[in-house]
This record gives sequence, C-alpha cells and structure tokens, in this order.
Amino acid sequence: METENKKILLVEDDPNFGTVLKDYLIMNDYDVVHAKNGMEGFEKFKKDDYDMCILDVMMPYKDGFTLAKEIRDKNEDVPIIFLTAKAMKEDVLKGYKVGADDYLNKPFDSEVLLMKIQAIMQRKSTESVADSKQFEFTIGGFHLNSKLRFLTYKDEEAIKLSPKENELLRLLALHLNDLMPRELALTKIWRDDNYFTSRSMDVYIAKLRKYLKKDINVEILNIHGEGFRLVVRSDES
Amino acid sequence: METENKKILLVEDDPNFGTVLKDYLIMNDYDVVHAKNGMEGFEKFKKDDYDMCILDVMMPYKDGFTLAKEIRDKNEDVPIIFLTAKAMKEDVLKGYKVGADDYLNKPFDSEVLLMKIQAIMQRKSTESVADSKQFEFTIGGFHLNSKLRFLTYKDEEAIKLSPKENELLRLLALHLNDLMPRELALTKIWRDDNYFTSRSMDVYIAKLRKYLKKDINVEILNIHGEGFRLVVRSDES
DNA sequence: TCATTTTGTTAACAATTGGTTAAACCCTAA
DNA sequence: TTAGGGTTTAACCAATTGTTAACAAAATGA
Repeated sequence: METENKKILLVEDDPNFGTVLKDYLIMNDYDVVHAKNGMEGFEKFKKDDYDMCILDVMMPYKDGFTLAKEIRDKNEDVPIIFLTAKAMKEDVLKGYKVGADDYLNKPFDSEVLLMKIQAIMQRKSTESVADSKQFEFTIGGFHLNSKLRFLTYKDEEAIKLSPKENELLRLLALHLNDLMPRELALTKIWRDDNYFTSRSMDVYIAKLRKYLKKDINVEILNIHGEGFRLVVRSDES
Repeated sequence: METENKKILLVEDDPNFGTVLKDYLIMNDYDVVHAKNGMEGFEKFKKDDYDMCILDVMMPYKDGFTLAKEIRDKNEDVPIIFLTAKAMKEDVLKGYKVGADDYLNKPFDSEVLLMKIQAIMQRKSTESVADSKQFEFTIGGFHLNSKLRFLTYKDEEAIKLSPKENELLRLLALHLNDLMPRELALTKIWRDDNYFTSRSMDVYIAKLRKYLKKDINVEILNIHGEGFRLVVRSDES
C-alpha cells in the first residue's frame, strides 16, 4: 500500500514562500498539501489524514493559532509547527497552549525546519511501526527491487536500472493503476519542473515501456496533460 | 524504562561560553564534563566512557583537530562534533581526516546543536552494534576470518589480507547480497570521503575481485553511483 | 478542419563514475 | 639505514548516465 511518505499540511498565505517551501519538503520525501489560508487549511485537514501540520501564524481572516485550535478539536495528536514572523514570546506561549510541538521564526533555515520535522516525526512514532521505505514491488510478471535498482521478469536475468529509471518506475508503482502526476515526478526526481526536464521524463517513460514490453499485461498509459498511469491487467483473455 | 543520561565531553576554552553551553546541555538531560583545554580534555576522555565529544577547534596549545585524532586513537566510534569559527570552509575541515560526525559554526543556535546531538545519538544507537563483533564469515566457498585477516577457499592455503582488504571484505560480507554503500566504506574504513579515497577503494575492490575469482558463484557487483554488492549465487545449473 | 500543444522515440553528445595497471609514496621492522 | 609490505596516486580506458535535439505521432480545441 501507499503508506510511503509522511503527509504534511502546509498552510501559508504567501504564495511564493509557500510554493518554495512545499517543493523543498517534497524534495525531502514528504507529501505536501498546500493551503493558501486558514479556511482552506481547515477544509483540507478535515478531508484527509495528516502526519503533521505546518501553520503560518500571520494570515488574513483566520490566523494560525485559531486554525490550530480547530485542528486540535478534530485531532488531539497531530503535531503542529508554527511559522511566526517575529520572535514573540507571548505568541509562542499561546502556541504551546494549543499544543504546538515547535515554532520557527521567519526567516528560518530550511535545514532547521527539516530537522525539527524529523525530530517530531521520530518522537511521535517511537511506539508505532517502523516506517521503512517501500523498496520492493510486484508489477504483473515483474519484480522491482528499488533499493538494488533492478527489475526482473520471471526467471530472466535482472535488468539493471539507472537511478532515474528506478525512481520513476518506483513512483509509478507506488501509484499502481492510479494517476502519477507529471509534476510529482518532476519535483521529486528531477527537482525542477520545466520544459526540458519534462522532455527528459518522457525519454525515461519510453525506456521503461521498452523494459515492460515483456509482459503484455503491463503498460504505462498517458493521461494527456496530467501524467502517467502504470496499469496491470489480470490476464484472462 | 528510565534510561541513563548520555554522557558528553565538552572541551571549550572560553570559560563563559563553555559554562553556558554546559548548563544548557545539562538542562536538556545530558551529563556533561567540561574540560577547559585540549590537554585536560584528553585526560578526562581517558578516564571515562563518553557517548559524545563536543570539541572547540580554536584552542591554545592543543587544537580540537589534534585532540580529535588522539581521541580517535583510543576510540574509533565515539561521535565527535566540532565547534568551528564561521570563516572555516568545509574543504579546510575535510583536510583533517578525523571522522567527525558534524560541524557547527560559531555562533550557533543552541537548539540546532541539540538537534544535531539527538540525531547523532539516534543514528549511533540504531547502528547495529552486533556488527562490531562479527569476525567470521562464509562467502560461498570461502571463509573469511576477519580477526586474523585471512581468507581461505576450500582446502587451499589461506590468503593473507592486508588491513584495508580485510576491512573492506568484511564490510561487504556484513551486507551480503545487499548494497554496501560507497560512502559507508569510505567513512568507516578511510574515514574520509573524497576523490582519492574513492579511487583507492576501487583499487581494493579490484584486488578482492581477484581473490574471489576462485569461486564462480561469488561476485562483487557495482551499483553505479551507490556502492557495491557482494553476491553469492546458489550453484544450481 | 487545421493549428497548436503534448507526447513518443531515437540518437548524439557530454559528464560522471568505475576498472585496471603500474608507479610513487609511505611506514616500520630488521 | 634499507627492504618490503601496504597504501595512495596517476594514467588511461570503458561503462554508465542524463540531457538535448530532432522529428514523428497523437491529442486537443477553436
């Protein structure tokens, strides 16, 4: 199943900063949903389960603390990190009363944020199951070992995959039979989303299709303008 | 379960800063011994077991790097964090092949130090301690005695291994059939990760491959950009 | 329909990484 | 001090990987 990455709800009204931060977190293997204001943030929180919330405090209409209280009402445990514009002790305290796990003064070092996230995730999941990354997949008649970067078909000799081939196929496998958005692969694997990286990705899709030809029931479909879909048909014909 | 506090050796010549830092660490549940100079630091290190050393680099008489080397002579594993002046660049630091676990530029955020300490402690505790005691391995038709540094194939005469050959093969054997990352060997055996140590490692891989040729089912495979994999095939044909 | 955008595929190229051999450079024990 | 094992560096070549160009095909929308 796709219990792969930790899911973070990022609520930040500054679109530039929010996007940069989102991409940075995605690059570091988190699934990020970005809400542009408190209202939207709460809606998105209700609609899904998150492993962590990162809330900007200074937001129009509904500030981060108010949002945090609403979130706490729904979920007592989800870790909350506040992003504050200045070092304000009162506000910080107010934040902790809501049950915040940490706070960060803007501007902050993104590495520090990452470390805080990791530390909190660790703390929260000390008793829960080890969150080991998923490295092995069965794709029709194929077996993908993503750690050792090879793909085997039945008893044939393993096909060695390049890092990009491997990551792309893994991402497709994580979304098996479902849409794997172009943008996701580009931000996670290429760490950049532009014309050339997109074309490069297409090249890799072609390479993967060549490998996957051996099993007639396995196919990578394109969803025009959206992304790709790795499908496995059950072979009754 | 109440676990004992981790013990930290802090070597810092500035009495004010040292005291503040010591108190801060104590407040965060570490046992701290504060030495005021390199000499004293080494004396205290010899007298007790520490879970971590935090060394100021800029110290009179004996600088942090020199002290670190002495400490490494006594103990290969204890984590070391250097406190350096802001001006120092990474290449300068890497010149000192000591095997530091982290660096911090003064002045630093004490919270960052705390997080780094926690991260390193965590890493060290999850590193399989059992590994450090395993010295005998069966690798296909070979037997490796890593303590006596020799490799035997069936009944043939033992091949004597040099220290580096031995450590490298042992590390590969510990990860039998699995990835042994380049970086791991370089940090554990060479204690430095740069172009030349990497090339040196390749030379040793070539030497080991030559030894292992006797058994056609044993092979060292490369995973481009990642590391090596010692594989043993079961010989059925 | 036609024009435009998006995708599919191949090939050329540059850049990086690995394999091997041999020589140079250490140490340290005799 | 030198001889010799152990290790690093150099040199050269091979393999791997990723990007881009070029052109073809498919999808889309006015």
